[in-house]
Amino acid sequence: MYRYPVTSRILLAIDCIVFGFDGKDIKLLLVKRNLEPEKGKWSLMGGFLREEEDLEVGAARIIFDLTGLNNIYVEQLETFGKVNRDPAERTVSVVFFALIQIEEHDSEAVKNHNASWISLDQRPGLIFDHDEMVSQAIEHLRYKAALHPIGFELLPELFTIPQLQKLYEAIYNTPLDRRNFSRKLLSTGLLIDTGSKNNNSATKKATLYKLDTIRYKEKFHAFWNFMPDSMKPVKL
Amino acid sequence: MYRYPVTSRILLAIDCIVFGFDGKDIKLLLVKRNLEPEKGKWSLMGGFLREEEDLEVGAARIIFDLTGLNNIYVEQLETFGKVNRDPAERTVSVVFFALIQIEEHDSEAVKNHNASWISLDQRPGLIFDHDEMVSQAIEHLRYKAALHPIGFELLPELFTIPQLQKLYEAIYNTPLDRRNFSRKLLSTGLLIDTGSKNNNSATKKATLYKLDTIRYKEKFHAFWNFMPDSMKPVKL
DNA sequence: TTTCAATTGTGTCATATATACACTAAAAAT
DNA sequence: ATTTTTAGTGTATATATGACACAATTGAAA
Repeated sequence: MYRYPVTSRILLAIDCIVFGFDGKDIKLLLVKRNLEPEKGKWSLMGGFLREEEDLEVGAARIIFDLTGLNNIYVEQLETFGKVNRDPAERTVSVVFFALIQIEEHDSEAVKNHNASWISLDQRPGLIFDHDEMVSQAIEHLRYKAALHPIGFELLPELFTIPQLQKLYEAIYNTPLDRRNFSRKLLSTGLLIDTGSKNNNSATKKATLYKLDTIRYKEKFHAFWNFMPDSMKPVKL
Repeated sequence: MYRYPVTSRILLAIDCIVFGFDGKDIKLLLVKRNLEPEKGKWSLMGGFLREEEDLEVGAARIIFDLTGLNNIYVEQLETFGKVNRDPAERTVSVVFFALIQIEEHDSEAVKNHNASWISLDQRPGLIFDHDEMVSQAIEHLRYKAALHPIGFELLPELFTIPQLQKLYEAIYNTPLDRRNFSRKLLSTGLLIDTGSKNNNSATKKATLYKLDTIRYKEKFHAFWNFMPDSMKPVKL
């Protein structure tokens, strides 16, 4: 069989950005690195791509290993390949972006990897170009959540509209008008009223909704607009 | 210096999708492959990443080599890495997406690479997973052009509103209302009236505009909405 | 058991934006 | 001069958005 006349050594890694939402803040899953170089420092969860696995399979492997979760929302973000991004060797890293329902994760697995959930505004400096990866992932989350219904991926199966609003307020770090938010959400037809009520509340109990998964898939590509205009970089 | 204990061989390639617009159709720059395997078949322009170059530098090198153009609109699209995508060897390819002003390109360079400008609807089947790459690039062009002012990258420096409209009609393969289109465009404040008129027309001459590059950069992230509602997968 | 504080749910009005559609103007060919 | 083609602008209607007010539910405190 033909082989390409390539002699350079460029390694191929995968790094994963895993977002969760605890009802108040967006959190990021970070690990204390357990190999050289930069051992002991904070970084994203990553690993080298195996010769027999597809990129998405590699990402799923890394995320499953860390969280015990399968079948979650994952997309490829971007590939980082600056020549000196890894001081040890030329390594190109394909970065994946994952959204999980935080209470579903396997906290034992997280602990075993020296990993922690850290609020975005409290995150430590990370190794290599991982800070840049995270910044870009946050920007992507904001961008995408304004256009597509991906917020649900961060919430439990049953959720209330006030919960959903807190999520969007956390993503955009800005207060939203309750009434307009609720109207917009309900008008999408993506929410199914389960009839039951939230018991966590100390005051009036909110209605629990679930996602209409069939419509969700149908409408995924439609443009939403949950980012308030004031957050848009420039008004037209 | 530390080296990673990686023994697998995974090659890293770059493939470039170059779009142009001839005033009527969106065109794609394709080459007849001159190396094994699949020699002689149509493919995207690509090459292996060099050990001493950044990803974007590699992409710029490949595009410059093919078109003689520098400083054009390039963005990373996605990385393709299915295990058997290249029958010769495990190769992961980072795909770049470029928009050029078609009349600026170096047609000698294109000819020397056995390359041609081909309309989207007449493109031949491509090698490996290049068809999938192109489909995704078209989708990306449609998506992005609906939200950001990237259309200008495909037009000459001076252009008319009817030209711009034909471009958007080509991108979305759908007719647009002249009057509403014009109003929307002018209301962005991105167009500067140069005062002169287009001489190519056999009837009334259209006003030539140029892009307000300062505002363009400022407003790039703002959301546009030139994709007609009817093209949106589902109305909300 | 009444009152209070906190939170949820819904309605309304003014304004902005989008869409559909009709007319006038310019230029070259006849 | 008339015709044909394309460019440029205006307007009425529907729809969406944003600002804002009030009523209802709940547990806890008086």
